[in-house]
Amino acid sequence: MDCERTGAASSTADAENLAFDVFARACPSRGTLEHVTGKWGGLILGALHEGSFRFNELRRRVDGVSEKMLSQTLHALERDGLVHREAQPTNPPRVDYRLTPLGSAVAERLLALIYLVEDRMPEVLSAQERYDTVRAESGEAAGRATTAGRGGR
Amino acid sequence: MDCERTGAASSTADAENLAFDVFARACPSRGTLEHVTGKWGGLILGALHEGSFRFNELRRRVDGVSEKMLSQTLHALERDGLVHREAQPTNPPRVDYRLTPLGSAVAERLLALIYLVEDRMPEVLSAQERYDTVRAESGEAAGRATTAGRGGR
DNA sequence: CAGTATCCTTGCAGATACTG
DNA sequence: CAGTATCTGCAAGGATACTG
Repeated sequence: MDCERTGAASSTADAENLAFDVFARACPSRGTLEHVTGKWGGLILGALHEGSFRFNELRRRVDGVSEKMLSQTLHALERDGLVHREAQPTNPPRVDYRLTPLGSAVAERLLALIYLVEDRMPEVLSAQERYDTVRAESGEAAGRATTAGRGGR
Repeated sequence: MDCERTGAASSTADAENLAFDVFARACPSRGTLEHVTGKWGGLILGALHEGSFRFNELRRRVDGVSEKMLSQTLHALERDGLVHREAQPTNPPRVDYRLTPLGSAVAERLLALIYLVEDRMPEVLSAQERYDTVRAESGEAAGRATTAGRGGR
């Protein structure tokens, strides 16, 4: 599939299919985006945005990440050219990870999104409360929040 | 203990301007962020950024989404206050979805990230090529790319 | 320290059927 | 049209053990 920037810049007119190529299923940018927005990608990019870290430092910083996932995500990010890995063949080994300029640019956009969401959390929280209240009184017999409870993955 | 920072923002010079609580495991903003960056959240936000749509219009626009996932994601986004749902009790029923101002702001940041990644895809692609080449010649005997092949989420 | 290999659980997400 | 309910597969990702 082509990944041209078809109607990316908000083409309100074209209706039928995808307007955003990233969203096309077989697009390479989709993969990179998932490394970035994935469960651990954002965390790691965020941690690395503050400096350079060694493997286990990173592990401690990113709460809850397993060795496997850290290693895996780091490799994906390195392959995408967002993270630079510098290994010193000493004993014991020392490996430092840091963002590339591209990784830094990506991290900044991602962080902008994150901060926006955080700043607006009060709004989100009250919206959730309203939603739950309405659901509770109208859907009494329907039992608990069905499939929509929380969409997280 | 809700949204404490995990340590991600605590040690470097500019630590205090970063509030990384999203990264803490039991944080509500983490959930909202996942609705947004999740597999379908971005798609739907992107589609809705162009206007108002009915359920099945959305289904056609967002390539590959099932009724279930569309419904589920829409509910999560509505609950978070990012999407507004307007149902008309007519027959047949007509329901329109559109972004709230907050949803619009979020969609814009998300799109900024997406466009950045797209713009820089050439860099990403060449980085991947380099990575794969190096891996291929040095890791010949060490076995295949193991877990790192593609991070995929 | 810096990973890799393997097993196994969890729950996301797809397909299908049904309702108002 | 606009959803909900349910059953199920499959892969992401956690735990654990092992290596250089």
